[in-house]
Amino acid sequence: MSVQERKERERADRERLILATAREIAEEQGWDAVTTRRLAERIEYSQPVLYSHFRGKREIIGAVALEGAAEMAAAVRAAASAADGPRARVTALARAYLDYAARNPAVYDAMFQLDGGLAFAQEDTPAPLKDAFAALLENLQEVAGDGVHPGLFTELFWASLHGLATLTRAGRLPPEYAEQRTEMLVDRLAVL
Amino acid sequence: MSVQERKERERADRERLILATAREIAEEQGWDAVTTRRLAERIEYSQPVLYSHFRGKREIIGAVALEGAAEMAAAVRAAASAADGPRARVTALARAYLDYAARNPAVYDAMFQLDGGLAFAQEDTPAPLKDAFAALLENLQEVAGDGVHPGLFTELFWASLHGLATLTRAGRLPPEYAEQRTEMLVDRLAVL
DNA sequence: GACCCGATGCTAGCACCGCTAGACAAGCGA
DNA sequence: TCGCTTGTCTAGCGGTGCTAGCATCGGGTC
Repeated sequence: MSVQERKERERADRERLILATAREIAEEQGWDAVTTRRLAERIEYSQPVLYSHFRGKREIIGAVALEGAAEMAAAVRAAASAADGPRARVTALARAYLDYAARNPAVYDAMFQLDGGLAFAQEDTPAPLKDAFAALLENLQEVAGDGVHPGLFTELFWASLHGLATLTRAGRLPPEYAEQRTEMLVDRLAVL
Repeated sequence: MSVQERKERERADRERLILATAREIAEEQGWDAVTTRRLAERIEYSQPVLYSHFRGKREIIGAVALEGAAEMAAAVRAAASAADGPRARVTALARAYLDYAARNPAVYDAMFQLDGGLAFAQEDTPAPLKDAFAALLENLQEVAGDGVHPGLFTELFWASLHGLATLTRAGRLPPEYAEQRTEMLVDRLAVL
């Protein structure tokens, strides 16, 4: 039996290696550079090996996206729990979100810009995605305002953060005033 | 001289045909389906003809994006000028923006999701893009609030709209509450 | 009106992409 | 040690964006 266990362990290791390498190439040179040939060469296996782990490139992107969602949820929770008072919590949350997006652009792309074949806002949405939304909801519901549906408010706040993240990253917004925009967002959207 | 003029006219016509066809295929089947072969076949010319008009596929996307920016600017101005009072103007602007994005998803993708090789937030930003931002600024500066830089406020408002547009389109936000989110956005962000 | 020549669009092909069929070898259980 | 399963590789398919070089068409000149 231990032979089989060893094989499963090695297989899991290789799967992690594939994801880590895909992420590495994507952060270095963008997702366009993550070709199955290049990825296979970097992990020192042939192309078809990738397809014994994932259905195709899309599923690799999706797997990286799930990793990212988990990381982002953790980052948001850590930042919010280290802050005192509703205002500080919301500001910390917003900064943590934008900071994660800025520091991990390729992962953020996998989550929201590219097609990873993931379901959203549905029953079969993967747990990490639901949990990332939950991390926002936990810290935003206290500033949603009276009589406002917390989920709806969280969606709006999230959309604004997402807009700031993507437009900034694409060079559509001058980066030097990012902090002012974040503060204005918190000031206006949150009911403090 | 008239011969040369005729040729130039025919050439301009064909360029318009290329863009209209690219846009058509993109709206029908997405930008991935806009291959140079398919596009060439639809306009009944061979592939290399495309390259006598545009440097490559990226430049075609960029040209469609500029068309879209002009259309969106017009839509926003029309909606805002038909409304009475600051609040109605801002609401009309937001609805017009989101409506344009929803009705022309491929064009919106060309503008913001894909790489059209365009410069943004810089001196050499193409006029239509600057003008589209100006259309937002014109109607938003009156609700930016005292002592708030109108440009910065417009950037934030735009980012929020962009976030709503992209997340809704990607199925990340349930579409049934779109109107409530829009109203909440206007209520919270605009100083009325 | 005939001819030359340049502009213009075509055929064919490059290197690369995601993905897969089928050959082959390694390593297990008997 | 043998047979077989399991897993990996080589090779290749149809597609992509893009381009070199040829052929042809048509305007300008004599």
